[in-house]
Amino acid sequence: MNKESGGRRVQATMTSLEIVEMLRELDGARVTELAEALDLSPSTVHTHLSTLVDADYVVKSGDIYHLSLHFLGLANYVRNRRNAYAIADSYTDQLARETECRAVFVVEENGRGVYMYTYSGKHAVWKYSTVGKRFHLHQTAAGKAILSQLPRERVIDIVEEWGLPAGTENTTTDQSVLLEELEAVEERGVAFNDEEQLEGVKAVGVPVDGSDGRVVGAFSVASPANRMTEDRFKKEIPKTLLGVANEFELENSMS
Amino acid sequence: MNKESGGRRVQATMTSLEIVEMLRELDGARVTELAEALDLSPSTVHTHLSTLVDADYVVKSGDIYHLSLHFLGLANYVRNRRNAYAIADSYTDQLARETECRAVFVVEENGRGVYMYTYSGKHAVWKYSTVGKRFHLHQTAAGKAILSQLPRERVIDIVEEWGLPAGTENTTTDQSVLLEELEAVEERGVAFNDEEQLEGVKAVGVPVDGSDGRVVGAFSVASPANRMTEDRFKKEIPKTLLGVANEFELENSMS
DNA sequence: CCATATATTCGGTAGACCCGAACTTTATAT
DNA sequence: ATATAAAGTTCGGGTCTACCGAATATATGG
Repeated sequence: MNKESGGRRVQATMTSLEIVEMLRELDGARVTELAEALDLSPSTVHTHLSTLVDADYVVKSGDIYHLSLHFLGLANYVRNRRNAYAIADSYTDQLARETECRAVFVVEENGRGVYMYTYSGKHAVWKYSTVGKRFHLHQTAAGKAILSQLPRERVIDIVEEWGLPAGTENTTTDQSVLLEELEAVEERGVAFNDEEQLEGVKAVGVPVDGSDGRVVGAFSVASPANRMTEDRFKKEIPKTLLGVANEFELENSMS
Repeated sequence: MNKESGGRRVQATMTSLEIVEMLRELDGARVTELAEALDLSPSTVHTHLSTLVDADYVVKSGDIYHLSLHFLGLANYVRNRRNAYAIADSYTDQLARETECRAVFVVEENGRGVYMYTYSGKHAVWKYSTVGKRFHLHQTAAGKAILSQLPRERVIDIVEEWGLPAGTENTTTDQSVLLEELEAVEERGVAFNDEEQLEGVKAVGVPVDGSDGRVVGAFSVASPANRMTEDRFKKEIPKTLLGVANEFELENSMS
């Protein structure tokens, strides 16, 4: 009874949101383009666009329509909705600086991971490019860190909903193996990703809990495998991460 | 022919978007709450919410509905849509560190300013709280910096659309005075805000132009008036800002 | 200046949105 | 435990509207 269960939907809203997504995908578009891409009449698209422009979700320059900066405000809201999310930002940055690796803070939503903050140690090239992107929890260090803190029945629900697709040949694709791994993660307090999501990328993750004991998210630090010595991977980075997680939980508990 | 001109709108989309805005305003809500707040029947609200949940714009936990992290992805897209926006981030951060003040990067959309990045020099308290917020261009240093780079007829259009409301008794509320001021700003390359938006807050702003010569946005640095000496306000901060704007334009032109 | 393509407006109808009522579930109090 | 209430959810039906297609306006290039 999970996905798209029974009830009714508002067709017009779905159309408008499809236009929004298509505007992102096409990086701005004209009426006709959208009409063709979505198999709608231009007049229909035009009416939807006018509505979205009025509501400030879309801007029109010439005949090209683009998503507006209104989404910045909405994103800012969802990011700061929980105090824990707000303070995670600077810790992620700190992690990236200390380790000189890519550091991220991720949370779980609907059984999947979402990148909330991403910082790179050195050059800020693809600094923000993955913010908001979703990923499979079982493929990453941060994801497994989060899973380790969830009730096992919830983990099983998530596996049933999203499956255990492989990212590389190292990905854990068996449920019982995953569950055993999560026990180990819970024990250690640290999760590892040994080229399980992407070839050549290793990562370490730690969960962070709220004052109610429930997991809020996870930090992780990733690096190209060839720049990551075994000692750094298994000792040094985990230690840094656990330290930051502790600081975070302390600050978070004081509010 | 500007605001809500003639044409038709999609009523259902407007309703869905009102629900989205209301979810932000109420910081999450139940069906009945929304129905009362928007004067709709609970069944109608329920159908809209189901649609939004399916589309991943809203999440449901228990009987409470919240905006989802999907907006992070959309915001990330609009932020990185223009390369200039993407690289402005680290310069804003740098400004905040160098000046130990609050530094922001803003752009213009539909005749108003939008905060795109905001950093505080010291403690990260309300670090992100204004991202995405809109403001009147004539009341701020960054806003006037942007206006100074726009064709004067465009400025007049903007004034006609949004007026010149006062934020404090120092706000420029007369169009011809504003236009004169913009000439001075263009000459100097720097704009000042002498407690014109908020009592007790001074700021300095500089515009940044794209390689096509059109303004992309503006940086500004703000500080409590009593911590800002005349020399810092009129000399030191402007110099820092102009330097950063130059670096920015250089990097931006190489892509 | 004409030809072409696209944006926008507008009439009419098929169909969907909205309400209200019935039903289900969850919470509270006796 | 049971009753009572309140909220969430489903579903039928009527009205309104979202959609299309054609006509008109606007922009582009030959």
